[in-house]
Amino acid sequence: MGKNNSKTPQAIRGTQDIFGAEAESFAFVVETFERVRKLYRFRRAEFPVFEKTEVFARSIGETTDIVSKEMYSFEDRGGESLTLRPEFTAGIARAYLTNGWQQHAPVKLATHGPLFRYERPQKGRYRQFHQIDAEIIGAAEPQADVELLAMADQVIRELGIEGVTLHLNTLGDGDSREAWRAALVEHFRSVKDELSEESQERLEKNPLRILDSKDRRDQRFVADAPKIDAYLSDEARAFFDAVTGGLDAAGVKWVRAESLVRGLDYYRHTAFEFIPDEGSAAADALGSQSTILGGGRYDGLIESLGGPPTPAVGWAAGIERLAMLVGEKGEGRLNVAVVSEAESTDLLAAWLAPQLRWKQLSVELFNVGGLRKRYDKAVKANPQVLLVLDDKTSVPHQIGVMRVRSLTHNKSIDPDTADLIRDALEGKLWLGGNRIIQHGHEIELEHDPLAE
RNA sequence: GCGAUCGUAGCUCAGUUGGUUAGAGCGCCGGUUUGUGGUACCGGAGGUCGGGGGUUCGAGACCCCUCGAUCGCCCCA
Repeated sequence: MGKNNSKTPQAIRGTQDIFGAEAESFAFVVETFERVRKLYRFRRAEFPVFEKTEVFARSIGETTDIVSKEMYSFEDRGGESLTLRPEFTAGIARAYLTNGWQQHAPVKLATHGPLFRYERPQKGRYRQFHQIDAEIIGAAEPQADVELLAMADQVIRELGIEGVTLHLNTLGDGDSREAWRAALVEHFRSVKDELSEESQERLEKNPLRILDSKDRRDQRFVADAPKIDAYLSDEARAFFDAVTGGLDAAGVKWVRAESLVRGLDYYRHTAFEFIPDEGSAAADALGSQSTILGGGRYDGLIESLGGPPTPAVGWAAGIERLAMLVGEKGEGRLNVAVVSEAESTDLLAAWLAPQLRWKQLSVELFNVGGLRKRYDKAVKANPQVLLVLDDKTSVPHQIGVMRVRSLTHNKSIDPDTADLIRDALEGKLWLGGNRIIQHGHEIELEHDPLAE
């Protein structure tokens, strides 16, 4: 709110502070990606979040929106123009060249982290956002595309996301793409005056984009626009057939999307997006954003950075968008709540908690405030087991009593948890007597572990 | 860059056609039921109603400007 305006700086527009349930969903996406990429033997890599501006300007394309108006660029103290990465691929290509990773080619890389684009924020779109990313560099074969897409498909399915479909297209090789582009320009130029204002501009800058315009005025002319298929070379056709055949064999469902083009200049051959199905719950959750994962083949990119001709293919997916589709991920139930009733049992509690945590039980300590508040908070934390420490003992060498409470409805304690608690304490805190970890039991604490 | 909607307590919100000292729930702090089941009861702290200007006898409500948020266009993940 505004109260602290004069004192507290505000967060940068389009950045997010992620906490609680949302943070759990975010982590679930990353963890799932990490697990799956290992199954496909993609190697983990880390890259700088900023690069020389030319890394992006030269590879992504000067006329793209990203380069022309969305980059966070600045001069460092040496006067060099640097840019916060707006995407992963260009920086990875640079790293491939400057580190001599040709020696590893073909190399399968996986990474994730923040990206930055100066855009107007809205649902599913931020100025600092996060992606998971997978690339195969140095592989010209369609089998690489297939494996990469199979991995994308598995990530999405293991996330439990439904109602999302792989939309697949080919842009052909460089010559095919140029011939098709020229034909499109000619087609749309003939009806230029009837196109939307935006598409009239696109005609000069980015004619392929007219194909997926949402404007009805444009859509009339999209239907009979030239198709890429008519311009594909035999090689490009064969390549695409090999990709689709491989996807079928791998059990990856896909649909042909003839008008799917990707925004960046460097794409060749395979281009794809995973898009929620019309009317699905996923589509609702994403608002007006549609693509959750996108990518393609970029055989020309590495050359544009001064490297040798190097085939490559990759994809990236928005973690925030995926997280919106995975549903609530709880923080996991608390295993044990420890309530220390007396000042004299606080140290006992401080000793007990880590013993249990070393047994991989989650433990939360309740040792401040009034007794009633301690119990209120402990119960509200919804632990499986409530352990109460108090010093009400009349036996001289006893240091206290631990009472066991189950907070499950049937007052039973999960036997594995009970075993872990007993193992943690065995021989350390008490000997003889009642050692049963069950609801309602009181256990006499006879030895002071702190004194040993 | 353009458009629409919205800013009241830490959070979610209420606040009649403008009318005394601005409200609730949750959360927080303290107390009681003589200490134990997602409680109950009592009390307390916390707001210059985003900010600035204007209209009015009187503005949280109306007007202008500004800042911010949300959603959409463009574009993208």
